[in-house]
Amino acid sequence: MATTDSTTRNLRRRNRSAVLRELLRNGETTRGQLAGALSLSPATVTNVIADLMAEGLAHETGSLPSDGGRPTTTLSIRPEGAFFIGADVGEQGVTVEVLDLALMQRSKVFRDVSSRSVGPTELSEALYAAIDEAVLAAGSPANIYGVGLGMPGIVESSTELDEARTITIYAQSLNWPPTRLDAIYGRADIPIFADNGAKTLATAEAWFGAAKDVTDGVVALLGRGIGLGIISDGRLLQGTASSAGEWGHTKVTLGGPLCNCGSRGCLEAYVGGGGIARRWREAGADPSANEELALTELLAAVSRGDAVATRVLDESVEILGLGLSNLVNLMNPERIVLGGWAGLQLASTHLAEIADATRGFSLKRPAAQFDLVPSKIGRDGIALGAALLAVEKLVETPLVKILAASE
Amino acid sequence: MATTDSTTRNLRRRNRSAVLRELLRNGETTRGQLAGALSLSPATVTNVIADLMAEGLAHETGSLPSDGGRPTTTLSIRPEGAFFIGADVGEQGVTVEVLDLALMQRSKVFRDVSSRSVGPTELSEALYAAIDEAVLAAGSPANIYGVGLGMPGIVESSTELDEARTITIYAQSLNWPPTRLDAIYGRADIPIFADNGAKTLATAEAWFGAAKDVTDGVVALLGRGIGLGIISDGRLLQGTASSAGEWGHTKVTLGGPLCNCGSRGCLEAYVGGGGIARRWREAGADPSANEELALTELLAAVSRGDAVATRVLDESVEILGLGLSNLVNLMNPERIVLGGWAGLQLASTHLAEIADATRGFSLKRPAAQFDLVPSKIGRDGIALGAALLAVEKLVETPLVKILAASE
DNA sequence: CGAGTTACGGTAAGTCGTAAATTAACCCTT
DNA sequence: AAGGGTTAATTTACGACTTACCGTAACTCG
Repeated sequence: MATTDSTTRNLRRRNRSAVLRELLRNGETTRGQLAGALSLSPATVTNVIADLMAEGLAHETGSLPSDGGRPTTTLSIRPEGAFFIGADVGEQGVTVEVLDLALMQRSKVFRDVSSRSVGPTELSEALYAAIDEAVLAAGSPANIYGVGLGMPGIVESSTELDEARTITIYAQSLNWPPTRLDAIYGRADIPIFADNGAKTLATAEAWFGAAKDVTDGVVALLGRGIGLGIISDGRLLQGTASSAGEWGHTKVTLGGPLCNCGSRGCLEAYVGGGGIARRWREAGADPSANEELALTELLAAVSRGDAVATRVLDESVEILGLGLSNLVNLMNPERIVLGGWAGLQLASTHLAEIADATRGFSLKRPAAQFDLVPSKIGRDGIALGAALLAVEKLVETPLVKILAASE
Repeated sequence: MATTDSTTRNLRRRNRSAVLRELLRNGETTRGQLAGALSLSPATVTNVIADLMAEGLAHETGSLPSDGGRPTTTLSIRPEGAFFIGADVGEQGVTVEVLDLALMQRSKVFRDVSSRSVGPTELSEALYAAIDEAVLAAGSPANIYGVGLGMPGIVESSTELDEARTITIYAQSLNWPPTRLDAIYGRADIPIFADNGAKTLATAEAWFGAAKDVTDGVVALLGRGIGLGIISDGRLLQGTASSAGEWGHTKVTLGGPLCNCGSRGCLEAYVGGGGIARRWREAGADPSANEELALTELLAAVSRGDAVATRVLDESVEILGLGLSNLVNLMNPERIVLGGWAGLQLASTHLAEIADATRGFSLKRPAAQFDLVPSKIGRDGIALGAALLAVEKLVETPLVKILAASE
């Protein structure tokens, strides 16, 4: 089946990856801590750290006070050791961020793509412009190690026999034809990565956010549409063509309203931000055309005691709970993270109700084993997670071959 | 987070595991093939094979004809190198199999547990008796390396802080209270393992059956109830308390008939073997009390053109397709395997219809990427997969510490 | 029967990780 | 202010593994 990877060569690379990943996730630490956390010997950590310092990715930042004894020197990522670009291709436009290796935001640019039916060409132009602007604002660093895109829809990654990795985007919600990633953005000097936005959000939450240290969890992205990233055994599920996690068009009922995917009874048609607004409108209300605002208005009406709004919300909570319960039974997660603008709004006012509904539909054992929390990273999560695609590449592959300088 | 495992010590163990696993899965091979398949050097393979031969797990069985040159010696598992017991705790009774290391069945015993509401104590007695009988029939081998149980319901495996692994069974369908595994079967000399039966079936299908070489797939077990094993990235999903895969009580519709889990709209209530029979009965028919026979009768009636039966079946196909489509969207499998007595019956007559229904409810891309096939292993799969739990343990941990005989 | 061919096993070299010993850096006491 | 105590980090020594290379075994073909 798979290859073994158990060669002495790969040992060093794997240890480098483990140490670097730990450094990125935990900020400042010490050699001793690393050795303990990764159950490596101090000597190995010293060696790997030396490599990383030679690569310019880490440095010693200071020392901890000691009461007798050599003080522990603290280690950190060298922020300017590498830069990454993350882009969130969203409903209203493109958000581009430049991050340094410490994963701090160096610049951020939003570019409106006004028309709802923006095509690949327009997006491509906006993306090039936004990236140029963001890079400039970040001080035009030379060592940009990759660009990551968080896209709506299915992002298929197929590795052909000739090893050329092709990424194709099937953005149904944008009415795009299948589009190759390199048609949107491609530069010879910088590798480009892409994944579905919900999955990049899940990656970000798993690195720093509400899903940190969670080995089995799901991150739901409720915006106009619905997305999902599933973390199982510490890894993001990909599936055979990396389209795993398409939760929005799973069915919560036989029949039901027509969804724009062409099917009926899709979860997204009920409890996506768009679906909630539509259902409130059909119940006789007249909310803002802006769906995010509409949800705010709905929640305000509910808190005023408005009966119609309450019914629409209760129904939403019930259906969302049903959808989540299916995930609870199937995945047995320890945590469910609710993100996206709709998810955050709902979580801020009705988190407990959603959790109760979910538990009500779930089997008892798994129902008792998860908790439901709001996203911790917020709206920059999609772009941040997209940038992490490039970071993970750097973590896995040492770019600089270290030479023994002495002798 | 996790430890790294990247020590030189573990290298040998990992290579041993890889080679042994490959041997088990592929039957007879040669050193060269192993080296190629696992991308290990010939020397490494030679060393590992020498270890395995010293452990009594492998041996040279012959040689291939060569057209000039030293003939390739063929290697095989030594069947009597180890024995394993697998048990299928099913609806009507307990099936116990004894397997040798070549994973050939050496004996098989079925023990009726007539009453439907059999408790842990009765089951335990039946299990002890059946195992004793099966071991005797297999020639009472001394080197039995483990007993695996495929159980209905949730099998929770929790590793406590003191490393004592506790397995608890929540068999709702048997109306059991939470039961600790060691209360059912426990012998000091033989380790005991357990998992949900659908998951052990999935393991068996992944090793030899319809899911061999499938890295992302789902194996559905349709019997009286419904179970599922999800294979993702080559691994069986477990979840935080190893109850992942509980598909039977995911909801296919809001409301719907009451399920014996206490909830409404569960998939199992519609298209479990029991659910289908019940729905046919409610439509006015009078099938056998034996649900397996009832399904056969239903399918016969459909082939005769019986309108009521056809409606019940069409509905079943539709709902099963809907349930499967949710898995297709979520997991993006390359293959769906249909097993269990109900699954096999349905597959034998209506496989294409089920596939069509599933594709109809799924998103277009993932719909085009899976195929639907019947289980290849058949009814012994649950017990076989259960035995594999013990086999995997042997694969992972070399029991014999090899000593350098010379010097 | 000998030459050619192929597979396997052994040997030497290089690499990596661990453990132990050593050095480095600092505090505290006298 | 000097020396002992203490802890962190590095160096050294060693063992284990993989790899590359070479020799040998075993068989076929001419």
